[in-house]
Amino acid sequence: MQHETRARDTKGDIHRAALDLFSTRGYEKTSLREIAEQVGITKASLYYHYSSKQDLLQAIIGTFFDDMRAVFDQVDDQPWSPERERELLGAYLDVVINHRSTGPTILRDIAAVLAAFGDQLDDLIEQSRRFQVWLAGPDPKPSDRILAAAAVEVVGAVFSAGLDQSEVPDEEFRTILLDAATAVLARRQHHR
Amino acid sequence: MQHETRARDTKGDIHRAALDLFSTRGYEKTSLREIAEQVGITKASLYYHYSSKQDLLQAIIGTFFDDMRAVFDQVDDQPWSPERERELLGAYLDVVINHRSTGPTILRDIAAVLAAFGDQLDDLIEQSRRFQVWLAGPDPKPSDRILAAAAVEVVGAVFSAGLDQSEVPDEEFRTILLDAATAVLARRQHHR
DNA sequence: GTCTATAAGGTGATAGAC
DNA sequence: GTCTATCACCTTATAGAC
Repeated sequence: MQHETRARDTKGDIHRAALDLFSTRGYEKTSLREIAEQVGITKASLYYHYSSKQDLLQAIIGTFFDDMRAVFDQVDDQPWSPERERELLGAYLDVVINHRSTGPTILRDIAAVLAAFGDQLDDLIEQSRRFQVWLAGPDPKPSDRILAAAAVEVVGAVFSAGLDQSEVPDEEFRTILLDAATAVLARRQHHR
Repeated sequence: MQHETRARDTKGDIHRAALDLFSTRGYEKTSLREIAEQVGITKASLYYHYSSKQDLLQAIIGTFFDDMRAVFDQVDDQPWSPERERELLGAYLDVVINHRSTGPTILRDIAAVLAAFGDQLDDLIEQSRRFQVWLAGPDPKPSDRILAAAAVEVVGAVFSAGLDQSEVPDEEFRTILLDAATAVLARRQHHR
């Protein structure tokens, strides 16, 4: 618990400035000079906190991936149940919403993200697949698998809708998409 | 109309073999020798039909992108209506289903796809965004935009479900996902 | 018209003083 | 922790030879 209250959180400021610029201007087109300028420090000071531009990208997107992993890990802890299903789906949705600003960066600069996370990405995709299978419920038919996949996809609308926090608050986003994903999952019965 | 009926469609055979190998083994890990072997021709003959490995990738994925564009273009032709909505959504779904085998290749080898299509991809993303806005209906609220985005995302389950044609026939896929996407869009009224 | 040479300015990154 | 100064590199643009 160092720095319980600190006068200035430079590292955090850099993180936020970079996230802002990366998501609006793109990773490649954002220079470290611009980031430093926005924070009010020099480029060299920035390097004291982050060892490279890629390190900064890793700090931004890495936390997103970590949070996703944390949700996926819960799949193994408890067996499937209707309550757990909605709970985990909601937790997953929360993670995506919490990182909604990083979405555009990931989508726009896949190449850079691949360069920074190439190896870790395979694990994440595999875990995501396990989550999707779990969501299909016990003893799933192929149609259940499809609907589970569709429900997971629905969450991706956080990114693809192209609306920012000023237009739609997090709470509204959460309600709409959790209900939509639930409606998709509910269709499993129609095909039983 | 050359070659109305031909004894052997070598170029098509190469296309199919490459699609098969790319989607199972991955683009990078598939050698042109393997493709030629599967077709039953030499590597030199393969180069007669396709000038490079990237040219082959372009032939495979290019048709997918062309078909998507054809659907998106219809957005400008006619105004929105409930009937057109389901029609276009179905057409989009058909395109994705028709190219479901190429999905894994695109997802797995984004880097290669980016290298081959980098510039064209921006246009496609922009057109996809326009399609999504059109799907939100006339005078859309933000919540309508979200649900439209979610409906489009649902179609992506064709790829992410990880089921192949032998497990789920195209027709079943189409029915399940078109109904699911429609169910998502139907929720627009709930937030009016 | 096309090609090489060179200049100008911005980039990510490092060294060393304070 | 932050700064100034500086590095090597790359892109862009212009100049002038052919």
